Amino acid sequence: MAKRRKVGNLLGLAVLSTVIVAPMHPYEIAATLRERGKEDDMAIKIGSLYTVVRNLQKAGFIEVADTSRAGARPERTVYRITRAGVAELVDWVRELIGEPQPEHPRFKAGLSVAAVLGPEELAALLRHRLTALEEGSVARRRAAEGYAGQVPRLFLLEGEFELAMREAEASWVRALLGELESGVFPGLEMWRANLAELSARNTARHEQEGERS
Amino acid sequence: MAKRRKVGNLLGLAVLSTVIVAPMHPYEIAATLRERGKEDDMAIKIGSLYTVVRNLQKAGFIEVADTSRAGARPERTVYRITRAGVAELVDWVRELIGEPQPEHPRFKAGLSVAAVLGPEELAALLRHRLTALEEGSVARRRAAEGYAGQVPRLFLLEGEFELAMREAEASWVRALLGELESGVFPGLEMWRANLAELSARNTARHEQEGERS
DNA sequence: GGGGTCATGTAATAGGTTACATGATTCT
DNA sequence: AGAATCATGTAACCTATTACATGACCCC
Repeated sequence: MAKRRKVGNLLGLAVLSTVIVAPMHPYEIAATLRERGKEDDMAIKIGSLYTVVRNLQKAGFIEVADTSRAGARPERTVYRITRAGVAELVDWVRELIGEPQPEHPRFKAGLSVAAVLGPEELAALLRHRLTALEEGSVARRRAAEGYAGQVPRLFLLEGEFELAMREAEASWVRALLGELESGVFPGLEMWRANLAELSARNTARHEQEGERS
Repeated sequence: MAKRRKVGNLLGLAVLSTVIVAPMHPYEIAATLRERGKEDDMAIKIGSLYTVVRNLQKAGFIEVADTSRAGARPERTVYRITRAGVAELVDWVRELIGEPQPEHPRFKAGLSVAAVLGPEELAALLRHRLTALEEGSVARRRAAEGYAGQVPRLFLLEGEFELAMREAEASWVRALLGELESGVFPGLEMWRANLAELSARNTARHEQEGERS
C-alpha cells in the first residue's frame, strides 16, 4: 500500500536526490539529471521540472537558498533541501526499495491477450522482441563498461538491475519460443481451431446478419 | 515509439479482448474481467469502464448490437466488436508483444538513489523485499497450480512470465545482499564517508548559518 | 423492510505533459 | 547575423480515476 505523498511524481525524487548534494537552480538540476542519463532511465519528463520544483517548495521539502542574477538575465533561484525534504527522500527510498509493488509491464498485458494471434505469428513477434532485447542489452552493457572505471559501483546498481531483468526476460522468451517452434506447446490444435472460429465470426458477421440499428 | 492510439487505456484492450469472444453489456464485461482476475493482473481500474466503453464506441471499435431491458431496470446496452475493433486489437497486441518498451519499475528508481541510505540499512531493506517477493511467489505459484488443470496454458502465460521475473529479481537481490553482508561490495568506506558528510551538512545547516530570507 | 447486487452513467478532480511565451547571452 | 543554449515560468490540455447519483430487483 504505497503511501500517498504530497509530491508523488518521481521527478520529485530525482530533484531531492540532486539538491541534497548541493543547492542548485532548476536549470542546473535539469542539466545534472540529463548528464546522468536519468531522462530515459527513470520515467522522467524534464518539461515538468518547474512545476515539480514549485510543488516541492510548497510542500516544504526544498526552500530558496539564494536568488542571484547575472546581467539582465532572468533571475536564478537557487533551492536547497530542507530537513523535512531529507526525511521525505529517505522515507521514499525506503519504500521503493523495501516494499515490492505490483508492476505491470506492457508485455504482460500483451501476453494476457496473446490468444488473439496464431502460434506462428506469436512466434514471429517473440523472435522480433528477442533480437530487440539482445541489441538493447549489448548497448547497455557497452555503456556500463564505459562508466565502470569512472563511477563507483554504488551508482550503477539500477543499470545492473535492468540488465539482469532484460536477460531474464530474454531467456523466458527464448524458452517459450522454443516450445512454439518445436510444437511441444500444449493445445496448439485447440488454439488454432478457436482462433479460426473467432475470426470467422467476426469478419463474416456483417455479411451474414447485416446491421441492425 | 509506441503508437498513439485513439483509446490508449489498457482497459480498452481488455474490453476488446472480451467482446471479441461474445457481445456483452458493460456490467457483464466488468464481471468477466473480475472473474479472470485481470483487476490486479493488469493495471486496470474497473471504475473507468463506462468511460472507456464510450470511447471505444466513439472510435468505432465497438458498436451497439442490441438494447434490451428486463422490467423497469435500466437498459442493458450490448456491445459487439467491429471489424475496425478486431484490427485494432490485433495491431495493439502485436505492438505489445513484438516491441519491447522501456519499462520503469519503481524499484529501479529506488536503486538509483540508494546512496542516500547506508549499506546496513540498504541490506535490511533488501532482506525485507526478498521475503516479500518470496511470499508473493509462493502465493502465485499456488494459484497457478489451481488453474493449471482448468485453463489451457495459453491463458496462463502472463502468470508464468510474472513468476519468472519475480524469481529473477529475487536472485538479483540475493546476490547484492550477499555482497553487502559479506563486505565485498566495493567502496563501502567511501560510501559511508560521503553519507556522513551529507547528513552532517543537511542537519547542521540551520544551526550554523541560520535562515536568510 | 433492509442490504446486497444488478445496471448505468455523469461530474468533479487530480495528475501530469505539452505548448507557448519571453528574452539574454554566447558561439560560429 | 543567426543559431544554440541559458533560464524561467504559465496556461492549456489531456487522460484517468473517484465520487456521486439513481433506481430496480432479489433474498433473508
